Amino acid sequence: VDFEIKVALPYHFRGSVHDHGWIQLAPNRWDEESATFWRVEKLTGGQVVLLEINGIAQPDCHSIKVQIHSDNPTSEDELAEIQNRVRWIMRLDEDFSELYRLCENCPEDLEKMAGRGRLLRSSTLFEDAVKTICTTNTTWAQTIGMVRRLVETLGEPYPPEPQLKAFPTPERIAEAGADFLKQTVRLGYRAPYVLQLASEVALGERHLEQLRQNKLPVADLKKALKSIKGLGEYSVHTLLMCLGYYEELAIDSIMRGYVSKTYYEGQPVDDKTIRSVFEKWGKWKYLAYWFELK
DNA sequence: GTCCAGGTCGCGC
DNA sequence: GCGCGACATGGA
Repeated sequence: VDFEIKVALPYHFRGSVHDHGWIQLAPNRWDEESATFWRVEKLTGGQVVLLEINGIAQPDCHSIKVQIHSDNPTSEDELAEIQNRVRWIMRLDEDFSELYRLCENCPEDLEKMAGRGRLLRSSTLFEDAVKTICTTNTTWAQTIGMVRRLVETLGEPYPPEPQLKAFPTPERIAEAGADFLKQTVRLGYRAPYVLQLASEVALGERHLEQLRQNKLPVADLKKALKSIKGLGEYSVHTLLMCLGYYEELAIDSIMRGYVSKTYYEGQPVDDKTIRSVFEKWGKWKYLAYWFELK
């Protein structure tokens, strides 16, 4: 069962997949030759499917073609769940027209932003939270390794090609235990953080996915995320971005270096100074930074 | 060996 | 609120 989703123009498929580095983290995969985004998903009913996602440019709109690979037939419910997940992952229900309008007075900004802003995210906030923890105080190469080992060792296999796996469930990570996360997955000192989050979610003590329902004020979202051990200001702001809020900057060493070099002749900059640079972008600050960098 | 990378915690002020 | 050292891992 395949399906297509139409997206209004302007839309930039390749940008939406690549503009956030998440495409490089398992179980996401990109095939350059066919320009295909592959991803394994474990559905709530337990079924593991492989998704093959392509962007198709059309004269009056853009469409996203999703092919579902599975070892048994996909039910109506499963199809609906897959559609919802793809819409979430690709941010097809977010409206960026106000940001594009803000770019209109600067041709250079407009050209960079055209059809973009839909940064890739994961199907669950749990996955994005774990991945964010894996980006802290380390190199990007190590982040890729940590997430790959997490998926390889604990992810649910896609039966026809068992080497392909979905992102592990909180239950599976919680069962694995701290020693496994440290010694085999090599999460380092992050292991207890990931374990605690996974355990809390698995035990129903923390309702992470409810935060995706778009119901709470941002201040409450922030508070809820900050209460997770291992998530500091950078991580919370990264996850707010994942939830579609771009007002807060996720300030990390990359952003510090960029602002210092670009605006302050290489002099060290504090957080207040960094925020002042993007102040004029209002609720779009983080995306303004992200695409200015590109 | 030392330093540090897409930070955060826990402490002491 | 701010400053500080510790923290696992692996590459330079």
